Amino acid sequence: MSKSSVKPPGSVDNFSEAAECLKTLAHPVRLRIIQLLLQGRYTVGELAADCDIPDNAMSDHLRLLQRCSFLNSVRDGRFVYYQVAESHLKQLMDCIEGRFLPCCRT
Amino acid sequence: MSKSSVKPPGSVDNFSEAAECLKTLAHPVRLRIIQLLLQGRYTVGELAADCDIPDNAMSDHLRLLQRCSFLNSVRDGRFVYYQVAESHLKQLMDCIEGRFLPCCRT
DNA sequence: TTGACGTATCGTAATATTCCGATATATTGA
DNA sequence: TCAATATATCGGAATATTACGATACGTCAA
Repeated sequence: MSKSSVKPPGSVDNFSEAAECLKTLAHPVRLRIIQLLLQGRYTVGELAADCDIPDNAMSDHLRLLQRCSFLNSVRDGRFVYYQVAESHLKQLMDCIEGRFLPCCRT
Repeated sequence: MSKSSVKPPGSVDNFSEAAECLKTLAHPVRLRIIQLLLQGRYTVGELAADCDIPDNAMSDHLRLLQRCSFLNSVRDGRFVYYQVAESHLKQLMDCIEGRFLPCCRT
């Protein structure tokens, strides 16, 4: 061992779920979705317009994010509103923006 | 717009680099590597043993992490020690561990 | 009920990632 | 120099992800 410190507990297997969810997060469109939804709720069409992709593609991205429990949705008439369902996302997004969007901070 | 709040600045394109780096991070072995290296420096062989993968596979993972500037390396004789090179990694890893390893916190 | 609109699902071709073995390079000691 | 050890690189098969089109579903207004 290179240091006198003890190895942290855990193993590769403990990170399987984390890796799955990070992989879902690791897409430019999905990061933008999270950034928007941390500020309020949006419909599929609104998000698709912002990201400049077709509605059905947006629907696919939202489904992936829902599968990781990052988002949930509420139907209101013809529209479906998506919103953040995972409290850790705010902190995680702050880290990501702090590292990768340093010039665009408010 | 669904709320009176203003949309956050930026766009999908601003997240391209972030998505690239998160994709690199989104692997069980690589998350474990980061966790270990946040505690001290390790050689390729030590990391490979901990993660139970061949040395050359570990070398590949380390190269990917280096490409994102997450890590750097120092040769000492026959050994190469890897260490964390990105100050944001600690905070990011805290988020990830807080969300996905809640039972294993120290 | 019909048509329009918003959203969701599914198949698939193109592309990217992962894993593995073979081989190459660097360093040390005999 | 040679063999042994530690690390790095590369090619390719297996697998996963992505983007896209076609189509289906749910809701509303006329």
